[in-house]
Amino acid sequence: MTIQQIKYVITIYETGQFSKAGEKLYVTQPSLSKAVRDLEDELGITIFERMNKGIIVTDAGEEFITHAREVYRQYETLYQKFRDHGSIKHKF
Amino acid sequence: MTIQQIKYVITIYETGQFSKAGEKLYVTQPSLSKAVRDLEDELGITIFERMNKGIIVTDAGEEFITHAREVYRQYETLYQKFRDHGSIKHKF
DNA sequence: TAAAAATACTCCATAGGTATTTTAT
DNA sequence: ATAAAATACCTATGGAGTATTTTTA
Repeated sequence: MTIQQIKYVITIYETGQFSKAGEKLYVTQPSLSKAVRDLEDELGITIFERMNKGIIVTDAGEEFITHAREVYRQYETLYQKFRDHGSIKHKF
Repeated sequence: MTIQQIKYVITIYETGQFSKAGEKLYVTQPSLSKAVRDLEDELGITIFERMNKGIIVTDAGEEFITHAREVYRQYETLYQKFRDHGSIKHKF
């Protein structure tokens, strides 16, 4: 479970679609698909039910995302506080 | 800045040495050395002053670690809550 | 002079891409 | 027929290791 996977899940949740999330994140849909599946396998839960158009968040997914958003928010606060405003890119 | 790098920094802080931290983390000292240097480069701060025997934490390092511990604690809480108790290993 | 960290490589696992197929309407 | 996700495959990056050098108390 990486911060990046958490960010991916949050963005998919917010956009309601893997492909829309991909546009926001500048990541292809298959890459998101694999990243989220890997996370679901690791945790042993299903976060999203994949539908023909978009997705439905499971109950476990809702609960996960609630906590994940808080972790991500804190992570971002830490990062923003210390990030170098020079050239090096944000690596998760 | 990954959760793994955060964990590495916390363990180095707690043990006072890269090599001791390596034993705890089951990671070699050179791997820790590079991981922490990469993080310091990314953030543009020095976290540890490397000494002949062990390390000294800088002021920026102290401040970073204070916040980092909180992020890590929350991350761990999330992970413990949802982790599969089956076979798949913890990936940061 | 011994310990701890840095440096220099090598290797491999995996994150991400492209192309394509599947699925459900 | 279309739009979205899954699958298959390939590639390249970087995370981790081993071996070695550097540093300074």
